[in-house]
Amino acid sequence: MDSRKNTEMEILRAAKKIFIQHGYAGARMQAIADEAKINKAMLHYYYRSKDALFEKIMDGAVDLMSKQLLNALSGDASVMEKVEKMVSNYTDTIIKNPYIPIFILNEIARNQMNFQNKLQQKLEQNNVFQNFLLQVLEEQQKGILRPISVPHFMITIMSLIVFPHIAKPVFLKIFEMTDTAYMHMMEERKQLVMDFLGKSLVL
Amino acid sequence: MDSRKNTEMEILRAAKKIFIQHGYAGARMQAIADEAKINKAMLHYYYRSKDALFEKIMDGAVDLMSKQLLNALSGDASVMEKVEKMVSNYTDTIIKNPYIPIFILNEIARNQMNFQNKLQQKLEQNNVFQNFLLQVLEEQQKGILRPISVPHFMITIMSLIVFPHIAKPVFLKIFEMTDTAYMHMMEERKQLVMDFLGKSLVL
DNA sequence: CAAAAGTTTAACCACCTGGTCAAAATAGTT
DNA sequence: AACTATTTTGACCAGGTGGTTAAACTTTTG
Repeated sequence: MDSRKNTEMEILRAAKKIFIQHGYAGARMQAIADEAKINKAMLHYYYRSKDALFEKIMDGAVDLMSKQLLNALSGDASVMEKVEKMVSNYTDTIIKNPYIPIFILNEIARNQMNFQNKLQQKLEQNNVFQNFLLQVLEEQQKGILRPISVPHFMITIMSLIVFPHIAKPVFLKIFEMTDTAYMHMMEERKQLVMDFLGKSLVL
Repeated sequence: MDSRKNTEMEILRAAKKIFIQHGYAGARMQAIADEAKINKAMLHYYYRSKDALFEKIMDGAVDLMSKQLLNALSGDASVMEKVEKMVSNYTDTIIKNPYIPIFILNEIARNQMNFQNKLQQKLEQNNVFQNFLLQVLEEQQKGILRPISVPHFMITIMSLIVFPHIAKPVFLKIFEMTDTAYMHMMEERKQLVMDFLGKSLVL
């Protein structure tokens, strides 16, 4: 029983690694099996198909990211306090799980409808996200936040959080940085992004 | 002679479409041939291999983007004037060529070293980019710009420009927008981003 | 301990893939 | 019109791919 769990987890770890490197279409079941040090037929025994395996990992990513989002945005804090929590949570989560942005973007390209449905589903499980959007509007009406359309508001925040991770190899090269220095900069960025947003979004 | 050019271009158009939809590994030469309404062997006659075809398109993307960048950043204008030009140029270019961010990100995942080398090569063809980075430092020392590290400075700007295009399907769903409305918002964003950057980066 | 249940294996499969190649077709030149 | 050059075609290829299957092996159960 314990051994089964270990085998399942090992397959997931290996699959995640290979899918990250090669994308869904480029990932080979044999390569995943090799990485997990198992026989390829076992992939099908445990996860039935390549697609099922990928979906499992994808579900994990969407789950984790939406949880972080909803966790940050729920409760009675002010909008900017929630945004700060969101910046911090997302940055930490991505640093610990660097595969996630890449996965999500590949999935967007590969199977847009599927991803959209997954995401929508997660956001609709409760009213947290909708309430947050309404709260943004409310604080704009109260003169706390600048009257920027809500999509612009959210897109700006997400841009600043996520893109630096996605484009990491580009920036590593352009600025001739080490991986360590870049990750250090991502930590700094938590504060920097809040500073930026404070100046840009708050009246 | 004219006919040869047309066939080449038609193959490129078709290949771009299929590579966008499916990525490098998922794209099928037969599908490209079908899209171009030609015999599959012709792909090899004109472009020799799948890889060569992909590289051709990739080179075009890197070329176009680096040209836009260098064009915006060259000359005697102030940093923020150059940034404004960059925001505008990049936004227009991506709107006209929406495949580019997706391509570049796929290439980063697929073949990071190759991409980095291509980019480095383009940026090193002249001193424009380096001069711009020095100019940022200079204006910071003069008290015109806030003293933010140059990588943070550039990452912030690129994040605001590029990410909204990459994550378009996500935002389309979250905010239940039409494609047209989103593209309209991207136009608005030129001015909005400059507004944000003005508030945050300028003293 | 034997039987049942669960896991792993290696061989196999139909189909797909990027690419090859010689012949046919078309275009260009004299 | 004949010849040459270029383009297009369709058949073919070796190797790869995700998946299947029955047998062997291991673990669990009573």
